[in-house]
Amino acid sequence: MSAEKILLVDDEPDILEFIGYNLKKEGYEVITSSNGREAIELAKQHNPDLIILDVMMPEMDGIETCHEIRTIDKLKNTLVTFLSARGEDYSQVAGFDAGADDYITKPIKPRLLVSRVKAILRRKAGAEESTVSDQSLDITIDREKYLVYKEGEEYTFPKKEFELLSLLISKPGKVFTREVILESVWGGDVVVGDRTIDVHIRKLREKLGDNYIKTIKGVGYKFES
Amino acid sequence: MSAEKILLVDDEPDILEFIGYNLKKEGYEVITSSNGREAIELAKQHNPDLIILDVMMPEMDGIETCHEIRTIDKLKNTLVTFLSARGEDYSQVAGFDAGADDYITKPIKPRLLVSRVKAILRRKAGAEESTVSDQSLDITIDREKYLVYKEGEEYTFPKKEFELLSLLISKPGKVFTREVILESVWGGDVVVGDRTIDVHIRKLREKLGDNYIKTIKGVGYKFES
DNA sequence: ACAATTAATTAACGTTAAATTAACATTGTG
DNA sequence: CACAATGTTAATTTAACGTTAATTAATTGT
Repeated sequence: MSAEKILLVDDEPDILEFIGYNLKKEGYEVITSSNGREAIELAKQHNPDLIILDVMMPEMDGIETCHEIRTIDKLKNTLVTFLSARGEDYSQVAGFDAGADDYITKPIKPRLLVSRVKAILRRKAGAEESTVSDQSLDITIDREKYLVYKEGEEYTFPKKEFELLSLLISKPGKVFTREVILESVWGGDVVVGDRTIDVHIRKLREKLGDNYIKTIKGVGYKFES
Repeated sequence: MSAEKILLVDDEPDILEFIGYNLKKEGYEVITSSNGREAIELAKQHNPDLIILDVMMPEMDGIETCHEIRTIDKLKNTLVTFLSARGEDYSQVAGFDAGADDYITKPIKPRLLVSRVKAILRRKAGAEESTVSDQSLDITIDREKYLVYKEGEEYTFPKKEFELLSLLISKPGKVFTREVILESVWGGDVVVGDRTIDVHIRKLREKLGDNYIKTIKGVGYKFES
C-alpha cells in the first residue's frame, strides 16, 4: 500500500509545521496549505485521502471550504476532518452539517492526533463496520448496541470499561501506554488518580478472564492474540 | 434492488447541494428542482419513490405542491415529506393535511437526515403495512394509525411518547444517545430540561412494562430484544 | 370562546450504578 | 534486594438516571 495523502490546512504556520511533522513521521504524504482557496486547488490537483481543515481561518473559513469541497465531484469520497480550538461548540455542529467526517480539537498531542487520523482512514477502508473484533480470540465488540460478545454470550459493560476494551481491542497486540489510554478514554485534560486505569483493567479481567489483557510493566497494556 | 429515486425540491441551491450530496453518498438517485411547478413535471417524468419538499418556496409553496401531487394518479403511492425551518409549527399541521408522510426540520445533521429517509422508505417497502415492529417481542407500531399494539391489544400513545418509542423500536438493540433522541423527537434547537426524556421513558415503561427499554448509563437508551 | 381534559415539562428529591480514591499487597526488573 | 510500577479490594464519591407531584401548555369538546 502506497502512502496515504493528507492535505493539511491551517493559517498558522506553527500548526502546519507541528502536525505536518508528526504525520510525516508516521509515513503519510503531507501537503500543506495556509488558506481555503489554495487548499481547494491543491485538493483538486492531488486528490488526497484526507483533508484536515482548520475551522478558523481568515477570508475563507474551514466550514466554507468544506462546503465547496463537497461540491467537487472528484473529491466526493475524500474524508474531511475539522480542527478547532476547544469550546467552540457551535462549530462542531456546523462542521457536520458541512459534510465533515470527524472533528479534532486543538491542542492535541501528537500520538493522539495520529491515532485519530489512522482511525478515520481505517473507517474509510472498512466502510461501515461498527464492530471491532479479534479474529483469533472469541471477543467481539458492537459499538452500536454497546455490547461485548464472548463465546457467543453477550455482555453489557459500563461506559469506561467498554471504551477501554474497545481501544485495546482496536489493535490487538499493540501496546497502549497509560498516557494514550487516558487521552483516548478519559479525554485529554481530565486528571485522575494513578490507580484508576488499573482498576478498570481489573474489572475487565474479572469479566473476560485473565488471559486477554497483558501488562507490559513500565510501558502499558495490550490485548493479546 | 436498484437505487431508490428521491426528488428533492428547495429554492435554496445550498440546501439542494447539501442534502443531495448526503443522499447520493448513501446510494440514492437524486433529482433536484428549485420550484414546485418544475418539481411536479419532474415527478411525473421520473416517478420517484420519495419527494422531499421545502415548505417555504416562492410562487408555489410546498404545501400547494403536495396537494397537486396528490391529485396525480400515478403519484398516489409516492411518499412526500416536508422540509421546513424549525418553529413554523403551523406548517407541520398543514403538511399532514396536505397528504405528507413525514416532516423534517432544518437544519438537520446528515446522519439524522439519512436515517429519517431510510425509515420513510422502509415504511413504503412494507406496503400497506406501515408498521414498525420488533419480531422477537410482541410490540408493534402503526405510524399511520398512530397505534401501538402489545399482545394483540391496541393502545393510543401521546405524541412524544409515540415518537420516542417509534425511534427506539426502529432499530431494536441499538443505543440511542440522549442527543440523538432530542434531535429526532424534539428537534435540535429546542431546549428542554434534563429530566424530560427520563419522564417520557418512565411513561413508556409504565405502559409497556419494565423489560423493554434498557438504560445504558452515560450512553443512552435502547429497545431490547 | 371557554372550560375541561390531556399532554408535556419542570422541579425537587431519591436512588443507584459507575467511577474514583485510598490503603495496602504484590510483582518484576535493574 | 530495593523500589517503582502495578494489582487488589473495599470504601467513598459522583454523575447519571429514576420518580413523583406540581406546573404549564396544548387539545378537545361544548
